[in-house]
Amino acid sequence: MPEAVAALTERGARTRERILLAAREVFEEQGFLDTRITHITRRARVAYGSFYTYFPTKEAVFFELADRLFEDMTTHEPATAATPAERIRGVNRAYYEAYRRNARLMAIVEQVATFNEEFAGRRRAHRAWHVERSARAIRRWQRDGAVDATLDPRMAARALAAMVDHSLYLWLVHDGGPDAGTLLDTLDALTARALGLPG
Amino acid sequence: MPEAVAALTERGARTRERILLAAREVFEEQGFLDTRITHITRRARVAYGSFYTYFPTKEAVFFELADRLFEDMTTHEPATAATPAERIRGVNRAYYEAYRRNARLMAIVEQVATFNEEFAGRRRAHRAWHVERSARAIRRWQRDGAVDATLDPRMAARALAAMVDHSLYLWLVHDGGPDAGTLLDTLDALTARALGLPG
Amino acid sequence: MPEAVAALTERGARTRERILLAAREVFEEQGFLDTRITHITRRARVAYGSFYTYFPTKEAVFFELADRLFEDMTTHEPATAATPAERIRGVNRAYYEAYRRNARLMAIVEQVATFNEEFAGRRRAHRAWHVERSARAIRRWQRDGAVDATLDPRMAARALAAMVDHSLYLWLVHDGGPDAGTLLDTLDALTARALGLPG
Amino acid sequence: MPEAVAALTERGARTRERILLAAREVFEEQGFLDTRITHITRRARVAYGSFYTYFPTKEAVFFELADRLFEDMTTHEPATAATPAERIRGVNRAYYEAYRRNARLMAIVEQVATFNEEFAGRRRAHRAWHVERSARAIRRWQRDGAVDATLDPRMAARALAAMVDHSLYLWLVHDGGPDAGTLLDTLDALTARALGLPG
DNA sequence: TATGAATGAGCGTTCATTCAT
DNA sequence: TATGAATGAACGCTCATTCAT
Repeated sequence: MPEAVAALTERGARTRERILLAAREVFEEQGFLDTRITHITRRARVAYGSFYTYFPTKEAVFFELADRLFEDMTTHEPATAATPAERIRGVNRAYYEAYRRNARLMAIVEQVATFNEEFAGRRRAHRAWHVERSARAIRRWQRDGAVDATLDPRMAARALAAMVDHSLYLWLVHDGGPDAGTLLDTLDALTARALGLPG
Repeated sequence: MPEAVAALTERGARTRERILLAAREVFEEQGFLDTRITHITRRARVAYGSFYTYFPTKEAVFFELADRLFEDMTTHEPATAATPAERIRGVNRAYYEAYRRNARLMAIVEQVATFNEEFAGRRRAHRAWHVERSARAIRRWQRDGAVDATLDPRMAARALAAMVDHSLYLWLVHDGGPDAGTLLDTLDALTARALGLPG
Repeated sequence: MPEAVAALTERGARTRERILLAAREVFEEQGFLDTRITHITRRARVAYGSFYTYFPTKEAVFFELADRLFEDMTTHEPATAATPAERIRGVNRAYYEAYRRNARLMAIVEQVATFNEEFAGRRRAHRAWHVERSARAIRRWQRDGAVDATLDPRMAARALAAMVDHSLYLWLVHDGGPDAGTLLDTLDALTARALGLPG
Repeated sequence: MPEAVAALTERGARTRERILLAAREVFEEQGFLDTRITHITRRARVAYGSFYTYFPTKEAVFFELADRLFEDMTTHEPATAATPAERIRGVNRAYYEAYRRNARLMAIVEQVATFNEEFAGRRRAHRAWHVERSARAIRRWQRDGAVDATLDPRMAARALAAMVDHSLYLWLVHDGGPDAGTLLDTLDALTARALGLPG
């Protein structure tokens, strides 16, 4: 979120991009806390001072990377589906793919969110957007009679999103194995049954 | 100049406890990263150096607090229940109570787990213990015919534990409201239905 | 934040040199142990952190100063001499001059060698080089019949080097007087006679 | 050099001795600088505070150990000898034996003398006493016509003492081998010849 | 724009010494 | 005497940020 993006020359834009790329790599390898500005500039093959030509702080680069990440996590929508169960399956698979692509950076996102209040806010907003979308789907399905009307749609969306999100986090960032197939099948099944959808 | 002594005098044990208590308070208020040893010693009303009489590092106090915390999160078992659904409800409520008691410190636990590999390992082990216990229950219910036999018990336990755990984390640490009643009811309902238990 | 860089700009090289110079002065005045990094940076009129731009530790500056010192103690060779006795006299005077120039730092060299094993090793190597050179001369003189062949040349070189070295150390660092003439004459005479050379 | 030795009870004297013994061991193993009061008290199996019951500072124990050491290095006199050469040989052997017994502590003596001005003074006085005794012997031998009268007796004594002392230091503390025979023979021979004594 | 040297506040840790019991 | 807990000044090192060129 640079204040003066417009003013960048072609060359400047390239340097900026090199720094962003390098920062992502280093953050993923070392974590935010252990990353030094030197690590980033060395990786980007630019001078130490050049970092501050484009970003005011270490947080700033990270925020921009996270913005791009959230964008990427949101835009890859699955094709439309015939039934709610298929819809759920499609969304879960798409989310899994996006998470897998970005797992290393997602780990850093969790890290930074635990000590940077501002960033925690952004993360919350991003999550709320997801939850809200799910809640709308559940409400729709309740109106259609496909889902039990006694469920609180917002709360159910929260809980199911937490299940999927945290399961993927633990699997892809911490102690998952090579095969996520069973995990994904289980998530699909649990979600569908929890909502009372026909398998 | 004893280093993390085993044998303590009565007086020494008291001072050590004061430091632990103070550390917990400060960690909860400032987070692990922003906590300075001075903050802890000032709060405990002991000299700066006294911290190091009892703990070799800031990590060490935290680890001990976390051990006590895990202990507390594990030992408060609910009364026995008649049906699986009642059992789930009981476990969830007990876990919620324990989480609520310790929410502030749990937030720090998440923080430290994101950058301290050793601690992440301990946390993983603690989580695995919980999951394993749930998996055993699910297997039992499957043998009894109460739960669909096609579900992978270990994976289902993982996912449902992730749901409950992360929901409580988000609610109690981040953006929950004063009333957790609906959340708990939703968690109970979703868990029971996901497993195919009669409401 | 470069760590002990090889490539330096002109300006960087100047600053580095200022720090080295200041370090030598402070070491000579206070000794290695009582020297604080602040003392050095204050003397050099640079910021505290600038010390660490060029040297990783206090030991590192000292090692570099010692390397230069050993270089200086080694390279000032006396003019060639006609007789062994004249040769001895020439070497002794040259060594005395070099020692006098560097007496304050030599004192610190002794200090550091008593507690830093790595440095003691370097010092030993430097001494061995000197002893070996003397041993070669003694062997040559033995072949020429000028020196008694029953003497162990290596051991004699060791002992005589110890005599000269330690005498100068005690004289120039500890309790010598203003006039070293008698000392030098005595060292020349004792060395020559000990080897059985004609006065 | 305790101020209140007289007031020690039998039990107190024993504790004090235990501390002195332990201190010597630890100093020898770790050096003065790396020795901590705890190391000493642990080794002596006394309470931390007991150290300060008997010695005001770390330096104080060391000074007392050094006093005893100097005493031991001085009092073991060789049997009377017939000729100056035999006398020299006898003194050198006795000094070698004493040095060998105390080599580890002598190393620490050198260490402390490099940074403690007060102790350097004591060491100087001890050395002066030795040198003076040698100078007297040389003067006597000069009067007897056994040694060349042109030699400055004080200066020669200084130089020859430096030779023996430093040779033994380097041999026993730094890089000597198991067999000191050749070294001692060389020292005897060099000393005798340097003074012009008949072998 | 690009460079890399300069800055200095900040913090963890050590350990000799004191003191209450 | 003996004990061991309590004290806190001291110092090395880090590293984000600034600045001169």
